Amino acid sequence: MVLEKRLEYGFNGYKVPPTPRAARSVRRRCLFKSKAGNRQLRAFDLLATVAGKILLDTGRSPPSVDTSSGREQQEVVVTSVEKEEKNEAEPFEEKSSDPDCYERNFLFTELVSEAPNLKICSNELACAQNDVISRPTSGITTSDCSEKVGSADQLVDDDCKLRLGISSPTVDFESSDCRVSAKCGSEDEGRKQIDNASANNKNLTIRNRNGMHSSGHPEAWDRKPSALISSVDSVKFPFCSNHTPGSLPVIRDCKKLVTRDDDEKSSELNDPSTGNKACRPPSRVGDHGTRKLLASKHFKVTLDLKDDEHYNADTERCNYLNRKGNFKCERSMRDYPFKKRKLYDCSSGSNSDEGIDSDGICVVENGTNEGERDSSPTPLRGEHASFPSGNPQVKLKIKSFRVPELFIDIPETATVGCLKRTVMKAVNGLLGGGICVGVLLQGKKIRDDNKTLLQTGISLDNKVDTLGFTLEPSITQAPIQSCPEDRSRQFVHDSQPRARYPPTPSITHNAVQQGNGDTTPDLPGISFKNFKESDYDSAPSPPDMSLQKTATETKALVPIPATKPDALAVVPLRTLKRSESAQRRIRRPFTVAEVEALVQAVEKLGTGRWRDVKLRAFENAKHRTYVDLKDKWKTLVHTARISPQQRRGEPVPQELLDRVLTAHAYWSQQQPRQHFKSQPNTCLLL
DNA sequence: TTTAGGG
DNA sequence: CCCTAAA
Repeated sequence: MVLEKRLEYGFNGYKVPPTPRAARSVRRRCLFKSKAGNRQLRAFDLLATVAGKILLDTGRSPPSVDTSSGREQQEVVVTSVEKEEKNEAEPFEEKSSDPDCYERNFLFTELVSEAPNLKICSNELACAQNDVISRPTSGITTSDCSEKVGSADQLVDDDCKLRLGISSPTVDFESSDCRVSAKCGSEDEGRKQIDNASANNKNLTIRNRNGMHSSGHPEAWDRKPSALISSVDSVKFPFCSNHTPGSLPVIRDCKKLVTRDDDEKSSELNDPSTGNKACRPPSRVGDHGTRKLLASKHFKVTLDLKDDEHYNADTERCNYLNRKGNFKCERSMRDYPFKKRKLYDCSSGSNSDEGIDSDGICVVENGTNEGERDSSPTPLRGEHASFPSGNPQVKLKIKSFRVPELFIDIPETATVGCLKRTVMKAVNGLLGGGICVGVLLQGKKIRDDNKTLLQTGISLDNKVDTLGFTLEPSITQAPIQSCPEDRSRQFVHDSQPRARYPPTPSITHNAVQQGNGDTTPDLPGISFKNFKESDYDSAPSPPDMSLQKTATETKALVPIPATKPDALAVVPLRTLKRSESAQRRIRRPFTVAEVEALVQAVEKLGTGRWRDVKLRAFENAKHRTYVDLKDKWKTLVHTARISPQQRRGEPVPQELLDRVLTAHAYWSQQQPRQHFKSQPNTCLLL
């Protein structure tokens, strides 16, 4: 049985008043505040907020509310976990030997508008090697960010988006009745396993039963409990792995958590090969033979990605099997191709009713995390005006975020405790630890960790839909919270690296343009390749638009209803999907100059070679795809044919339109013969 | 991935 | 601009 689930990490769960823990946390915060500066405090708050809810939902189940009190929940969970850990031969120690296995990359999309913050942003970010800062492209149509790596200066100039990446450690643990380990094998191995990984679990089971790999461990056949986790996607976290607490980026306005919009050049961030190497280590694949899966329930926990996009070729999946159980880790480095790049609206006007499901990161200014939640449902509004220019302090509050996918295969006979641990492990792998997982079924907390999934009914198909998980602060989190510094370092350790996130001063768009490789130096050609990409890649920010736009987007980005944490927890999958729908790219009317460049390129290259046209004239205008150019040509032809009165938008010089018609006519006629005379330099016109 | 077209 | 069938 494969269950697809979505986990929504709600970070509202840090309810303060009732629980002793919360009280302690507040005290710790005050203590910390007295010791550290406000900057550090922000980090503290950020970490402290990591205590929300995580729920599974299929989209059909209505929001289930945990009926038990917060205090009860926490205590129960904590104690149960403690108990479990005592019983475990090997507690859940993370062996971050393989930091890459779970990848986390959270993104902030951000519009920073006020000068006082800029400096701080840049300074802070300069320390964060993992950061990728992109240009002020529209918050919605994030275009290629990857090329601009770690250039703080750019941020100063036109900061807009921050990308903070972090990687989490490998999960590798075992317990008495459930053993899990996650590693990534070599690329080859990973690829080899793709079939299995992508196939349904049934196949996997069958394969295992056939014992293809089990010769070495026949006894494994009798192992009952087996846990299998598969697939952990890349997630984007708003943390950077090696920044100091004080270096938390100052985020203004509302942040939208966006998926990585990787594109052609994102290798700095997410180079598959690099990643593979990073997780290549001691591969156990094959070493331990295969276990058979006995009556396993396969929980595919989808901590989703907001995109429906499927894994692409860069997906890496690894299967791991170890002695006591079956564990499979599929890791996927997800790339979001330029064309498919999609951002997710937290709750735009059109779907503001879905605000809950959105990934929201809000900025809370001049207020404590604890107190602010209820009072500021939409902290974003009016922030511009109210922001004290002299005080750069900004507090972050993460309302919620989504995490890619977790596939959990677990036997029916596994206990709830095992399920918790499995999920917890995976989640902690993503979040860096310190989180306990509770299990909710139909809104009710399952407290008995010793029951099996079968006994609790979790394994029943109809029940599993109401299965949920809560994320709760782990007691082990305490030292972390009181010691942000250490925590920060831990992040550095857990997450990885510099190898993968080299402080590449590399490509910035200010880089000198390379020779265009175009061997046919034509007329004083108009080529947009010689324009700084920023000119075109950035959001069209006409003076009259920018502010308004910012406001609009800001509004669209966040407003997460001030819902009670419990209610917030469950998010219908359907809603998620809808809100995940692609964001339409922002409209960027062609300028006359662009039109001219296009016309000239087409005159030379002809229609039907849009890629070449793109390369020739718009190489550095990332936002103009060859499809765009083709479309533009199409409209140009149309425009040229209609009467001037019917034309709209910025008027295109008639001269250009004439050339359009001429070129179009020429190349239309030329097409048939093109085969024969594909003379390179045919500037047949003119 | 590109091209070609419809929406 | 988006989406996609085809190549």
